[in-house]
Amino acid sequence: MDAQPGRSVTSKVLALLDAFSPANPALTLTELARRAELPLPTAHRRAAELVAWGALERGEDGRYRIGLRLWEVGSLAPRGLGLRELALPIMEDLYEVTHENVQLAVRQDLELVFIERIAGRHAVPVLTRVGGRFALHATGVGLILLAYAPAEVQEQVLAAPLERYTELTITDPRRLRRCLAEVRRIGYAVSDRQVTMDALSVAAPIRTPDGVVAAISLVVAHDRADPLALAPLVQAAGRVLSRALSTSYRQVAGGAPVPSRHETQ
Amino acid sequence: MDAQPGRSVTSKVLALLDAFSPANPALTLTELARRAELPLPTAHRRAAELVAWGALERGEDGRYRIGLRLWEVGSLAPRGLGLRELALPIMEDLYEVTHENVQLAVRQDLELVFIERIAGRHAVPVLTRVGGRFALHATGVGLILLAYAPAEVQEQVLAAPLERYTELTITDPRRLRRCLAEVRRIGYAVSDRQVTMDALSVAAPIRTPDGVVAAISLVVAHDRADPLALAPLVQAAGRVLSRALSTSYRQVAGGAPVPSRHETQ
DNA sequence: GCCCGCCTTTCACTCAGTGAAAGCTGCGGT
DNA sequence: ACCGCAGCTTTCACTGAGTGAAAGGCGGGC
Repeated sequence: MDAQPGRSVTSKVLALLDAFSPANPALTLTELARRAELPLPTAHRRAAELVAWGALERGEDGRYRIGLRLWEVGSLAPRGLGLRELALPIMEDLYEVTHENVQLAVRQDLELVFIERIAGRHAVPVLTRVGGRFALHATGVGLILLAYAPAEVQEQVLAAPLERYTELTITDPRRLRRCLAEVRRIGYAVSDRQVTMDALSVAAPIRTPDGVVAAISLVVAHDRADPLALAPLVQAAGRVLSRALSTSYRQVAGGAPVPSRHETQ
Repeated sequence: MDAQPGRSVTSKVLALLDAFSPANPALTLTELARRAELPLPTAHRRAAELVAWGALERGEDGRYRIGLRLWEVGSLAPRGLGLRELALPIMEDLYEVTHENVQLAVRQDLELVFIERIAGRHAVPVLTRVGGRFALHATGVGLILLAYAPAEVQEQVLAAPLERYTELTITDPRRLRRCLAEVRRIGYAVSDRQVTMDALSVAAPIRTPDGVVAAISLVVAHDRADPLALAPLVQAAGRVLSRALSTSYRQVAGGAPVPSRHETQ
């Protein structure tokens, strides 16, 4: 055992799961082993156990995929499907009123994760995927989640290079800091063409006694957008959801997971 | 090591995940250890690793919950969110036409798992949960999935006692066998008050070249139901989805040459 | 046929994992 | 304040589950 002495079996199992991504949802054993940085026989044995349990499935082509059993267990995540179940009716109301894209996201470490999305058929196309990640500094939901995140999270984001998506993306830490202060002051966030040049989003926080745990937003075509008119709608939806969460949903009251180190991802 | 000699570390990690259920989405360490049948220190150590990775989260109350990271990975399951993404527009169409509950399910072992549900506000209440399981022999989707399941699956279900939910639930194996033959003959399934005494469901299969991989259904109040009128609608939705699935399935599952970007993400 | 890439199995070694036991920590009762 | 208890965390010496190099299939292209 000289490859990675000190590496636990559990970490290897988790590395196998980590090997899958939206871009690569199906992997051969060799790909799996390479991505998990494991010797092939090791990957083979651990993967076989995962298949036996249902965490992975193996197709007739020999490729491994994430198994339904893992999806089932994952659906028990309070911040995942649990949050979605509560939010969906409210999101649908918002959609009925506006017929625009509605998005729901939470923060995970230094990024955001989309929990649900209602994509209006006639609304501007959005490239987000449920279960997908995105940077915190560009989208409306991201600005909300960042503005109300613990100070150390903000510092870590501000310290790292801010990726540019369009010419309007805020990449200057000082400007971003002022922007976040403004978000906190007015209680909603506007991201105007900071992700794509055709879209604008307006987002509001969702609060529990523990603080801001999620964000909801509308994404609209920038040329027919009126942020000042949309903001009250989104904020109202955020408040309704905040109340629903606080009363019936203590379970989200997990400690805010603060990344001590960004080692796992 | 005398407790369970021969038990792999991986199986212990998976047992920890298995300990969670819709009824128990938050567990203390002691509960977790008991449910996973692990000594407390062992559960403690494995759980700590799972928390570090994000598979579990630990609240301020000390309880463990399924973590968002696991939900993210689970969302990559082709038969989970992948299927849902394809099915949702079609399910919405079916809802628009009928304003009744629409359900989508797949078979997992000897039970079914609900992948998605559109619950009409004015429709009859359904007690199903996305990510939840149910027996195969009672619901409309269950009868479809069972009717087209491999023979050995059918035999196992027929051999076990069939749980009774209402006085109309089919619990006689011979009657169930005839019912399944009828389902295969007509190409759709009707479950009339076999789960609750107020509801009836009509279901149709979703096929790929590999066979029936999912089922879609409408659940309506039994007293305003007309199965013969609903069946063509549900079957049409099933066929549309079958076609959508067959084309995209080849890209994900098959070895078909797709514009290949062998890039590591 | 022969090679090549990919998957599976074997085998002897060893360190990651183990659990009993001891040590915390916080809380409710008196 | 003190005790007792329940739940959590850490320690420590032992050991078998896990290991990877190597060898053995297997199939498909040339």
